[in-house]
Amino acid sequence: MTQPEQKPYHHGDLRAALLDAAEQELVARGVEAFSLRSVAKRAGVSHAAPAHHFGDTGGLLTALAADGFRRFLGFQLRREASASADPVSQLAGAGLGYIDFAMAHPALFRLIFTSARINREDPGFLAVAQASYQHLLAITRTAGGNDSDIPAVWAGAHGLADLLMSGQLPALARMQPADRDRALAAAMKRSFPSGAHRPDST
Amino acid sequence: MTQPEQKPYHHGDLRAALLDAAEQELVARGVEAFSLRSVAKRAGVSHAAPAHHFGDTGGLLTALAADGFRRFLGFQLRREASASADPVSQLAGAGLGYIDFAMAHPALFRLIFTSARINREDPGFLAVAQASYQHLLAITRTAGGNDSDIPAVWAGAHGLADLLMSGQLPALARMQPADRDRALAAAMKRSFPSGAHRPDST
DNA sequence: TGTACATCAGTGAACGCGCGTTCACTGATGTAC
DNA sequence: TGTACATCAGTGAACGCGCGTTCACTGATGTAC
Repeated sequence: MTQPEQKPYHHGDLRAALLDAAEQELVARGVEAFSLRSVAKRAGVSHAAPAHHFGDTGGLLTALAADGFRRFLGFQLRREASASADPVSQLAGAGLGYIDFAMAHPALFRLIFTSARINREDPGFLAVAQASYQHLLAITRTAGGNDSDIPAVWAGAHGLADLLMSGQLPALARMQPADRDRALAAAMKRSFPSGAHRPDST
Repeated sequence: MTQPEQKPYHHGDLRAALLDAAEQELVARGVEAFSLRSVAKRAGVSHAAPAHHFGDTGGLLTALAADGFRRFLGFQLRREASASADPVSQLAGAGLGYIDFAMAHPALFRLIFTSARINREDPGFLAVAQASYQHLLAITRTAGGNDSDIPAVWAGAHGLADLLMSGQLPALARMQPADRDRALAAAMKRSFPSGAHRPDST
């Protein structure tokens, strides 16, 4: 028999509950309609409670973005782990994880990359953004590339993710996941360091 | 001697004036703070006037997006016109125009591609979006590609534009325009149809 | 073990603000005769 | 050419709403002694 849920004055973990509610709110109503009051309502607390933990709307969105960014990086790492070990497959895996995340969590993807409402100088956000960039740099180097390859490699994955997510590549969107992954990987590989995708060219 | 500006009751071309004001407002305060009232204030008319021409906020933003999209396509065509006639240069020109527009008008670029506040089913918007896609398809075919090349080609330009615009490729952003164009063109050409960028491979 | 007190988390009423929408209106323009 | 009338563009007051912020408060928790 569960307790009759007579809710205690103190929440216990309101910060985490607010982040959950904030993500739901973001997904349901978009960043443009996002407000502290609507999040508080969704979390079932008084409207002044969020300010206690996050200061203002920007603070809450920034915390949500940093948290989302960690999961975004996680998508990439998981895809790499399940790919074969050669550098090109690793790079393609990271790209597919990148795209997967955008498709699975479009609202978070947009929040992270394009919202004017988050503070990209926030230490928590900055830390994961830099870790993510360093990771991209590392696997690009392993695949025979250098810093000047980054724009093309990153843009390939980012462009596909952004266009797919916003419904602008319907032919790809309609494919079965396995087929789509093959097509996406082929498209991305064009942008990989040339030493990597033409190993026989020497 | 100019007229003493005793403003007439009828504006004359309020629709165009509101679009101008809307773009200024979008640039200055972002799509998230955009409202009919703020646009009316900027245009110097009563706050109920915009509804007369555009219905609601979405209607005004959609009209602005359609107009912006036409200028966006114009950027591409102009760059193509000043490029050499070979298909690869034409495709690169279109891509550079694409990126130029994003750098010159980031707020419009975002409005067009990612705002949830515009109606992408609007006939005016749809028309220019489809014309733009058809143009991309045509120049890709001329360069020896087919429909399956579109995702890579488009994503290359789009990804570079989006990342550059949001300040995520600082090394490229710091370059002189001519150098940057060369680097961008080289990055994009990797994604072009393989018949085009390796003409000697047969 | 008990008591006193400080600190902290969350409440709820109140405020002023900008918003979209409605509505009766006013001034200008076009058209019928 | 003149007059009457319909139509259209824009006004400005009023409304209700959700917002962020403030503030005195209440209940829970931790700590000193």
